[in-house]
Amino acid sequence: MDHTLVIVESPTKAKTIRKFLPSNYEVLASMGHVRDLPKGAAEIPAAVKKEKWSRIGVNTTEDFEPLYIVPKDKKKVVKELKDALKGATQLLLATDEDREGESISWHLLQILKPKIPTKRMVFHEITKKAINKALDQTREIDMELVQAQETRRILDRLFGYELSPLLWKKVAPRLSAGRVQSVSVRLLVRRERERRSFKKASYWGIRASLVKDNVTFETKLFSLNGQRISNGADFDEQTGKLKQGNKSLIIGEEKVNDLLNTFSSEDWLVSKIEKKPSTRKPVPPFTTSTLQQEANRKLRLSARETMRCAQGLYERGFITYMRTDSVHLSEQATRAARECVSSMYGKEYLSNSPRKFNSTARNAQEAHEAIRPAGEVFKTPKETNLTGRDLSLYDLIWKRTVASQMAEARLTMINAEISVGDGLFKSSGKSIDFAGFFRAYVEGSDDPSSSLEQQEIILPNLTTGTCLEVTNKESTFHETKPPARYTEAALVKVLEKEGIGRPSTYASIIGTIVDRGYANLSSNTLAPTFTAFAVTALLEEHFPDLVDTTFTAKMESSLDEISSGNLEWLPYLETFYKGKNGLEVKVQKTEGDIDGKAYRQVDFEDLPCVVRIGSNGPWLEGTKIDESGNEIQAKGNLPMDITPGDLDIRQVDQILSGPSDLGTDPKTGEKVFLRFGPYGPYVQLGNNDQDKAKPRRASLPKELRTDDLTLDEALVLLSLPRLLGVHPEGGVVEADRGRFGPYIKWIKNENESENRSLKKEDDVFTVDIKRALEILAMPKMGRGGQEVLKDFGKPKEFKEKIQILNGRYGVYLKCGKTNVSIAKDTELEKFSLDDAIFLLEEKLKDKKGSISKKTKISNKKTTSKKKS
DNA sequence: CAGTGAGCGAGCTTCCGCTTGACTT
Repeated sequence: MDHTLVIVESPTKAKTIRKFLPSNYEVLASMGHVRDLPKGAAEIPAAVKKEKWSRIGVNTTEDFEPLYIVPKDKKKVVKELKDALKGATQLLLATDEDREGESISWHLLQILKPKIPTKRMVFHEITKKAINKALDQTREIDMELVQAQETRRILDRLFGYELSPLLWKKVAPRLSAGRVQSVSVRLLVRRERERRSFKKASYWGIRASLVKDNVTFETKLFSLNGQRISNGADFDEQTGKLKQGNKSLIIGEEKVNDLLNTFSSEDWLVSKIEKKPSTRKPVPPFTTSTLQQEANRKLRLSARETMRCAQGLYERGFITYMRTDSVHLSEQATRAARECVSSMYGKEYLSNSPRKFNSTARNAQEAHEAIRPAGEVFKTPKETNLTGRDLSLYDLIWKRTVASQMAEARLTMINAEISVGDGLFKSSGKSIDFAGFFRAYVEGSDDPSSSLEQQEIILPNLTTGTCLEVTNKESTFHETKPPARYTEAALVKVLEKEGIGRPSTYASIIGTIVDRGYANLSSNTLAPTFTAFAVTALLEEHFPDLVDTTFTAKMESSLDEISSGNLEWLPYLETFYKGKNGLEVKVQKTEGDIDGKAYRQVDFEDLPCVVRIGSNGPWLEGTKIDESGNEIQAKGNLPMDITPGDLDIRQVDQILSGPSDLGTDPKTGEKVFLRFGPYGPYVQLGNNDQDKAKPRRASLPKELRTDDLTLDEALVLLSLPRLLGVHPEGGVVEADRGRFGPYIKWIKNENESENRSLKKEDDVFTVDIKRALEILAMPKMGRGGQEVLKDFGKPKEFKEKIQILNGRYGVYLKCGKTNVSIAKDTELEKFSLDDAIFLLEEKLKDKKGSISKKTKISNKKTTSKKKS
């Protein structure tokens, strides 16, 4: 009997299309991609681990051959698909018809290796008609589209896995770089630089309230003797002065008061009235990006919260797919939306003909519809029985979809000019003649019905020459504001406009840059960190093309050419990676060139200090004048909530002006100071005094920061060394912290003492004499002092004995200078001499291999040998 | 600009995009 297996991406899609297929069709989900490049060391197969390129997962010496593996969390899915295939007579691959979807189908083909007839099937609407049509029009996999995806994947891998290690070396470990994240971070950094260099400008204006026919309206001074009065837009943000060539007039406080006086004795005459009809069109239905932006603005949801909520609505059948870049509505959806309009608002609120929208974003792939209420008849928000956040989000989606099929709003814009002596005032009014789609939805506004009134600015009926009564007039003071930091919504908007990132990734991009310590999210605002400044400076200087906002757009157009057969993928990647200006060469050059310290440093032209990126957060380093009037170096941690744009001279002075006084020790009555020495920050009890003994000092452990250090913390540090008790063999035992961390000291007598480092599980402040004696009883760590788990002795063919030792990094095998780590779960009892010899020989081979590779590099231009 | 007790196998971190649950808190 015939049995067809259909594979789609998501379980929800599987469930939906199941309804439209014959009963002998089985639909399963792949859960997205089923194969990928190995993510890290744990996923690299042992067979290729020794290859130099294995870390990257792409064989850069053999035509960029990718190394694909099935990730752990996909093994189960793959097995289920394989099992289902066994009973099938036909396979249909029905993933999305975009680059990634085509690739998923191809990977499925590679893994499943079906021996039965296999076809590719695509549809854009889940209706009986569309699916039947798709069943009739199956095709083969589009290999050029798959090539384009693979090229994208490889390029992203090379970009990320070549640049990240460079940052580990030059800036800090565990940092990352990538095509999408690095540009995103750069956007934040550029905005923050603008905020730093922003110069405030201030100016004055005049506002008056006028009355006619009992209607009060506002007016503002526009010009004086024909010269326009300056407003915020006239000023240059970098200088705080008028932009070059700007002819507007800045008026100061004195002048404003003069004018107010003069105007008091003048007539306020209407000199010009202008009425202009105007219309507003509704915005298109939601894409992922616009949904995230509006939910952020109106519902205060983060991108991630929005997506989690939308996913829930999708799974329960309330809305269509939530990861899309399309603004398209299907015919039925358009009909359903129009039905809602007629029944809820009346036919006159319908647009004349069904409205169609085109995507404006770069790089749109449009495998789906816009995000809209699901079904052929839209449930009104009330009918859904949803509550809370779910209801709000559905309501938003419903309104936006319905509004998109509504009539234009018709407005009348009124401009009035009022002459007062030498001055000219302007007022503008706006009346809504027909609300149209405003009834349902206004972008950026919470409540469209109340905002209808807010949007109107009523002016009385004015005619030229009318004299107006002034009820109030006052001067107004204004200051220009620095450009605002990005909100999540604002960042997503730019990314989408530039074609950077995809609907499925917008939310996680923000997650990545926050996780890596490039930005902090506070009060809905993304503030870049000092690390972001340091990394961006490095990338801008050495890889300007890669962090250019147009890089992705250029890549996309190349990928389009690859998928249409007009460009070959291999030369494209070769140029990107191996070309004269290619990534590989530039990374190597940069590695050699840069003084790493220079990139762990952020300079500020306007501040007498540098910020250094330390292992424990950013540090401020500068100079100050000490008690004797000499200029000396000074340092300090930056408070956690300081962002580069906000750092000012006042804070710098405060951080650098030490010694900070932490308070008084209640026991001795002496003051406790925080100071900075050549080895870092430390605390000191009491003043330096020639006559007295040296004051007690203790350096700050890494975990403590100087900016929020408390007196109690300092006193605890100063309480060391702690006397633990007497040793049974004589002398006393103390616990202390030193150069190499916490340790115990057995002072046997005046000249003799023995020390041991404390173990990780011990705490220097709580360890007792019993434990100390235990540690002292252990053999001293050191040459040959490692714990021997097994000793194989010295076999004939070896010069040294072979041992299994237990060391800092776990269990390992040792023979002379050769060491090999042994896997954690190895049963040592069963571990034989042969096993040991095998591992040691493997390791030795490796060493030789790496030596010969090194020689190869130094003999420039030898052709690289094919691997055997 | 403070003052001090060693000795010594590494190996890993990271990208972007497609998808859900399975985990823990």
